[in-house]
Amino acid sequence: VQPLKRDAARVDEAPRAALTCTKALRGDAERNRKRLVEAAGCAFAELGFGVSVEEIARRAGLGKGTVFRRFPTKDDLVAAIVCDRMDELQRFGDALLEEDESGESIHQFMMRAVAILSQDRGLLEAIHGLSCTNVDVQSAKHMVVETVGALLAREQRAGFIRSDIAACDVMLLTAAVSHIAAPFHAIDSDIWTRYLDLVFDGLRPDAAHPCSHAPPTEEQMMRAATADVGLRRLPGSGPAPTV
Amino acid sequence: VQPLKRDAARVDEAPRAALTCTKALRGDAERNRKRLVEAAGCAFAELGFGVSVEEIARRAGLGKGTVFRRFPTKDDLVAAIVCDRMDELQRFGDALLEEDESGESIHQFMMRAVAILSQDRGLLEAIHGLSCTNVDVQSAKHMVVETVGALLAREQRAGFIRSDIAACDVMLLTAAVSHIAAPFHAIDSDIWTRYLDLVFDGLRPDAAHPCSHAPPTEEQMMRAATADVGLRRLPGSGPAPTV
DNA sequence: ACCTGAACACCGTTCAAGT
DNA sequence: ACCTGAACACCGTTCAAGT
Repeated sequence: VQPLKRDAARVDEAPRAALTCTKALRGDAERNRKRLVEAAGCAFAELGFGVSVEEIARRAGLGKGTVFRRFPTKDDLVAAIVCDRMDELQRFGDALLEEDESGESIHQFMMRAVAILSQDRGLLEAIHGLSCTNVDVQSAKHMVVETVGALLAREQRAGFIRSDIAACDVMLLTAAVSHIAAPFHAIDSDIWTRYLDLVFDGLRPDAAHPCSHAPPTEEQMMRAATADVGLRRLPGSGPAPTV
Repeated sequence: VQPLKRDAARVDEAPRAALTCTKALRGDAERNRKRLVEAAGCAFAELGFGVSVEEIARRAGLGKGTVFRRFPTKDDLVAAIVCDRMDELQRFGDALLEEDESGESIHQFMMRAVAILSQDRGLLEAIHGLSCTNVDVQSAKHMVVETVGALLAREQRAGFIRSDIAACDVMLLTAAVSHIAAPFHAIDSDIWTRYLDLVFDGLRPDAAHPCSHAPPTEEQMMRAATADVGLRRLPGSGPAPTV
């Protein structure tokens, strides 16, 4: 629905989703779309997923009908923002993969990710929430996981991280630390460092005790991400479930 | 608003909130209230905070007006459920404090807490959400923290847990692990053991690296718990914020 | 006292009427 | 093509009318 917004270098190599309409927009429409995404990004970060579409439209100087013309559903709008931030993270990870050889790169990655997530309510809500059903978010997330996997493998070979950790563990723990830190955003915005430190101590080989459970498979991750749809029912999609 | 429902032994020792109306209800009203709380507990656990009040009322066999007569706001209803579960946890902690001397009691406590939280969507949402503004929830949470503090001190003295950990750290990390596990509820309901294992490895003295940040103070915890009110606006409380 | 359902405000979504 | 605001369904909350 929204046009691709990735760095030119990778566009043809991995066209995000076949469904995505890539048709160029008319001049004014394109400008409106930019304003909209900008306004939505700020509004979600400030106020969380709960901001009304009308408020976003007002900030962007548009009628709310226009919002729904560009993004058929509020969740699609959220997804567009989430994809942007996710791409940003992935580029950061790629850069670490090329530049940093210090054995600190997973730590660096987690720090960056938590710093972003814990200050952006909407993003965090969205990542644990149902907008993950969105195809674009899924694939953006998948690419991040791959990058993390590469960073991880390198550090495990060097003995900096315990060997029974998978890339998805890193993702899940990163989100978890962000969740701890988020409510402290305006109170003590650095507090995430404490919990990242603690969690990270558990990722080093020094004190590793064997885990009693394997990491989730890729399919389980997928199912978990799309699992909890169904409570926030789409109005107009039939009568309320009688349960 | 809702009558106290604690074990008789503690009622006078710590009356939960001065505001709470303790007047006895008429027979039928009391029975309806029980049904209501029962139905709400199940509905929240199954479907999360998003279930409509009307659905809850239907399950309880009541009109929705009655729900609001007993609990002036939906959040108050949530709070009542949360308090119940919180009390349950606290009693478990107290029991550990008396019986268990194995040096495993913090682990046991976290296991129980995560097992409960990760299977109860509503509870987890509520704990990280704004219903924590509720006075009763605050004080119930406070009592749990105290119990955890006692367990923790004992294990730190014995050298089972690193000494730079505070009771609120345990609480926050417990919620974080639950957050990881929650979406896997129907897929692999035991997966929380893995993340608790990993987090717990970071809590042992063996591999402890000093933390770069102190734990939050009690006042910060309080402010964080009540911080993010304001986005889910109460309808009827004036026009939308123009921001 | 307590119960109820109709009535109200709010918000996501649709759509007919405009450019 | 694109934009808009009125219209619709849904849900939390209130309240007048009933027992």
